[in-house]
Amino acid sequence: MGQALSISALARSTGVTSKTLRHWEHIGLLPKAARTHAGYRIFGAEANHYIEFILKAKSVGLTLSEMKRVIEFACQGKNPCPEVVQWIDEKDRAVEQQIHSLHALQRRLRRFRRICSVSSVTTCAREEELCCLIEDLPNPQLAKGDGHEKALLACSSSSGRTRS
Amino acid sequence: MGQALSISALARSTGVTSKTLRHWEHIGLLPKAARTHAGYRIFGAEANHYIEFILKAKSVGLTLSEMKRVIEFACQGKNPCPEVVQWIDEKDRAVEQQIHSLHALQRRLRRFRRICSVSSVTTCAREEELCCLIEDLPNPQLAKGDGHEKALLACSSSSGRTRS
DNA sequence: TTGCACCTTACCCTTGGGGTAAGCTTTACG
DNA sequence: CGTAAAGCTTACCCCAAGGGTAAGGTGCAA
Repeated sequence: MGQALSISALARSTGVTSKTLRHWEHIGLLPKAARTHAGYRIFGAEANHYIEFILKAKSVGLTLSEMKRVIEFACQGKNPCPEVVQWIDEKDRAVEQQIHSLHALQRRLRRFRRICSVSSVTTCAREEELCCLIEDLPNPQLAKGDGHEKALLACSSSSGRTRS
Repeated sequence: MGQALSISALARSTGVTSKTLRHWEHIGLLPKAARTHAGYRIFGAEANHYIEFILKAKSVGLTLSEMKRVIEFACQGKNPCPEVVQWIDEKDRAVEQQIHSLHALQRRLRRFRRICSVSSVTTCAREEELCCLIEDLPNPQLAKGDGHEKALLACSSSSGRTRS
């Protein structure tokens, strides 16, 4: 079967870039590949096992250092499963949380969009929305200096416009 | 009112760290603060407007460089809203997509957890799951060398165990 | 005067690689 | 055989949004 692959051959066969393979090797996630006399990497069949593992681990959200830990555990003959299960549970909770905040973000986005999209430059300076930041249209030369003048009016909260 | 705040006073009053304020100034998101003769930053009341804007923008997922762009637009007297609305729409789609992949991730996590949590070190090497990676429990001295030997058996897909 | 809290800049660190440069090797073609 | 293209190597800087720490200056109170 596919023994003795070059890095780009392995990359092609796994869908991972050569750069990424080097990176994984570099951080110790892949074992150091053998080299030709010229220094080219040679990968054996076992590299595929690692890569399949890494891709699978990635698909459940493990970080590279977590994967490394799993591998080290395995190399020491310890069972990585309990720790992994714990991570998985944590990740599950984190994902739950993330989904919640993404929904909240979505609500904010849509509310904001509703308000912002019907606004012109001036009416945009309505109440309490992000878009509401243009107060004085600054003189163009301000853009040449620091660029920052009182162009922003954070018409946040419900303070209304300062100059109506 | 609160004029002439020191950096930590502003930090306290806004809930943003001093470090972050310096960072924002550094990247041009905040205007350059005035300085005392000793070089200490002095923030005026307008800094609050910027910070409120930034926090609001952050809450709808704008990146710092997008915020900077909005500010530059505003400083040039242009209406940032159309571009912002476009970003918002893109972000909305991205968030939708993220929620989908998080749900998918959650399904994978839970499926994996179900399988992994009932596995011992050996039975863990069942079929087609991430956890299934221990083949030979390697000799302890392997951990001292490269650390990588054939400890991993990516019993992925449905290849079954090589040594049953 | 001394101590402590506060301020400054500058540098390295995080994740997971991407991009590019400079230089060597191997292979293919005329 | 010579040369050019393609492939390989290491090494460096880059992304976001700051966190952590060092080394040193400043301001105020006991």
